[in-house]
Amino acid sequence: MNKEQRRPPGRPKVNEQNSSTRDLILKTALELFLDRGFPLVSIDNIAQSSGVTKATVYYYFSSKAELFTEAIVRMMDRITNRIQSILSEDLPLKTRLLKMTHAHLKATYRIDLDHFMQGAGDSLSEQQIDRIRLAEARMYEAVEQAFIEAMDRKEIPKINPEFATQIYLALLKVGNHRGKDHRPMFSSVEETARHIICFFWNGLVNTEP
Amino acid sequence: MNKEQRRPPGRPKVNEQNSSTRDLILKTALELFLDRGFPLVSIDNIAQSSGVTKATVYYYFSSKAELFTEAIVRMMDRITNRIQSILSEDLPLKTRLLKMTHAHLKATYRIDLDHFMQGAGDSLSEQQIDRIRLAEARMYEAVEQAFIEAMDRKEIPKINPEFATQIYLALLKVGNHRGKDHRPMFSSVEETARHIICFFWNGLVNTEP
Amino acid sequence: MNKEQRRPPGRPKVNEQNSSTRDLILKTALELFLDRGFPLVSIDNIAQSSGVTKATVYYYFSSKAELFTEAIVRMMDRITNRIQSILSEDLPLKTRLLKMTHAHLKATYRIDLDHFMQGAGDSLSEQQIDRIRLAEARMYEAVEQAFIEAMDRKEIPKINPEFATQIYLALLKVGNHRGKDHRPMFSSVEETARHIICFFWNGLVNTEP
Amino acid sequence: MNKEQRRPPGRPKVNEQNSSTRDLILKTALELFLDRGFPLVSIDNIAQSSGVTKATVYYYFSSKAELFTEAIVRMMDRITNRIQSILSEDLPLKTRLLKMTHAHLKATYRIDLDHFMQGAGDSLSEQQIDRIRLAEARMYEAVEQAFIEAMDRKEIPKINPEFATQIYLALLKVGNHRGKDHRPMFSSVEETARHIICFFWNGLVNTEP
DNA sequence: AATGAATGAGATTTCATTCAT
DNA sequence: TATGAATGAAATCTCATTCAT
Repeated sequence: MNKEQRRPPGRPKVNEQNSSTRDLILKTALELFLDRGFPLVSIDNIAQSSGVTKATVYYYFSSKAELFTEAIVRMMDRITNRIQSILSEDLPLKTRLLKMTHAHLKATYRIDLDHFMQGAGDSLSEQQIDRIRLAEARMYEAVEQAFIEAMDRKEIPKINPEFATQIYLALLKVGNHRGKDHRPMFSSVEETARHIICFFWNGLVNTEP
Repeated sequence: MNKEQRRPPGRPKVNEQNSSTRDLILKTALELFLDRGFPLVSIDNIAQSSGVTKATVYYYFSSKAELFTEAIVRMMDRITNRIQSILSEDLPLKTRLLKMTHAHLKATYRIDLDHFMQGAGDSLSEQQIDRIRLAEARMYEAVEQAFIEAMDRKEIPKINPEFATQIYLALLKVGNHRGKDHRPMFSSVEETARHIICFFWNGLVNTEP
Repeated sequence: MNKEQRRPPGRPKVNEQNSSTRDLILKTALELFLDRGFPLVSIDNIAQSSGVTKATVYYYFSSKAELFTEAIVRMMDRITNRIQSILSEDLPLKTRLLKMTHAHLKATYRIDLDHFMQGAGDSLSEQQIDRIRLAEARMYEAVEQAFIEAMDRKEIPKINPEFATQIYLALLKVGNHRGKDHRPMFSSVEETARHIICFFWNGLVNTEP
Repeated sequence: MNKEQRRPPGRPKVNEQNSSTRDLILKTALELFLDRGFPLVSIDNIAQSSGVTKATVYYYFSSKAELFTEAIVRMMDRITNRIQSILSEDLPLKTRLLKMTHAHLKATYRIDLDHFMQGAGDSLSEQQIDRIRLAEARMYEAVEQAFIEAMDRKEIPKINPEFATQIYLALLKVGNHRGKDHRPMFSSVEETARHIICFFWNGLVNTEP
């Protein structure tokens, strides 16, 4: 009767600290995976960059594939959130796309999906691939939905929304292109975004294949 | 290990016989590299798929990086030739682009340049990277040149030709996109090409960023 | 990871509660060790099967070797008790052996001593090995003693009692043999026991090498 | 026309040398596996004991499981041959068994089949297990056949031959038993063999369960 | 021209063990 | 009493590369 307030047994989850190590590993891993691709990142690389040992990585993640999956899905979910947040503002579609393009060009991450899936495929389980594909689909849908609504509101003409989405994403990547001398094509991120959206919008509104 | 090489009928030309093994290896290697990317293709894979031994591969190519470089540069040169051949015909630019798009969508190879450079970078020497970058640049220039000439001929308005080229190549890739159910977005290669060029052309001719 | 421990009804006796976890671990460990042998059982396996964490196992046992030793010695002691109980009954030796054989064939545990010592040896300290060897010897002696007494009583002719014991134990193991189709050699445990004892008894009583 | 005698291309298989390395590894591996059991022998152990590198072991055997299988099956086949050779002599069964027992007790290898299968099971493929089981069955059959023929010739009474075989093999193992002081039970191999066969023969000929 | 043998370095993964709480 | 976090050492396996023939 006197044990009113029992402390849970065991070492308390040092909540911040705890999630810190796991998150640190995830963060480091994501950077490396994005930079070099799945096969060229070793667990040792991740561990060293995170300042822990290999075994610690395996304490948190059961395999390299699992760590990869978790890192990628997390990133995609974050991107999806950002996309949804921008696209749900009460502004003309063109303005929202411009904002989004602008935001994307400044971010470090790239949406080169198959880019790093290349090389990982063989190592991932069906289930892991599914998890990634699902996160990928959510990203796409966030954009696709914006086009569908804009069509409903007659803001743009009817067009295959999947096509529009893929085109838009492809153009986004162009923004990061560097020429032979490694210099960007336009002088500022703003200008690049404007050119891309201008090009995209023209293609979108004048449709008669 | 299984040497299923069928010898062509007739007396073999000695020097072609000679180059035959080398070419066979190059061809096999290219396929594998395109399919899986540099790090996931082992010399053993290439040797086995070619029906020779690892040591034979090393007889012809001094390293994996060298073999990779040679294979990629060769492919790019072939593509460059094809591009130039199509683009140098005496037809309106839009028609030539349509033909080229059509041809590209039917070909097996993809121009996902960075795609497989990803993962190879660390292993290639500066010189090898340069050779590839040069071949890549030649490919781009073939397209870029067409835009420049079209601008000179006032067929299209003035625009950053590098930008136009990258946009065009990005749109090309969209043609190969498959949705969740792994089906293409349009019912035929022809229709896909038409949509892409239509979109591209609209963006191209109405330019006021 | 899944803590499916159901608490028994009623107020738990504190000191039994105490020994409960320890015993649970010992019991689980024994099963696993018998099943897979020392090297193929990990502390994690034991912990998980017991519904506790690795650290808890280490709270009760200072090392894997110690846990192994304790589990094995316990089992042997239990077997020794059972043997002594059967062999000390007031019946002809042959009858007692038959009963014991019968009991052994129905029990799950096996007396394949070296069987699991194999693989453990390197990891055990001298002292731990001694403890096990001692328990093993006690088991043997229980049987050996029965032979010695039977010889004293002229129930069987003079014979090296150690030899007789080992022969008997070897024959016991034959009872568990399964043929190619995984079926036993005789239709019932009773029949198997009878065959074994018959064979053994014949060898025992007609001795003139 | 002048190439009457063409030497095969490539480095010739240095026939003895070649098979020497492979055989050396097999031989070393067998010793270690018999001594410590599958899980406690590392490829490094085998490589070092063979005076080659780990990679060389993998050059000849695709996996630890494969090496194990090959080594065990080889040994069993050798034993089978020896058994058949002894048992097919034109002598009374008892004499032949005595010879065989004698030979077995002097040999280093033991027929503790399940002994090392224990611990290997999880790592072997179905196919590999089958190969071993088959070799094991061949060994048993060689003995079983001798009993069947002896029964046909009325040399011994009718008895379940599988039972007889397993009993015999079990008794063989007893011959290797060492007591607490690590000394054998009898003073010489000959005497041990005589005791075992005497015991076995008595059990065999007086059968009425 | 082509090969079989051999290797060193490094990849992923497992596991007994420690320690602060 | 029981635990979550972390680790060092070792195990299995891969692969680009060399070399004598």
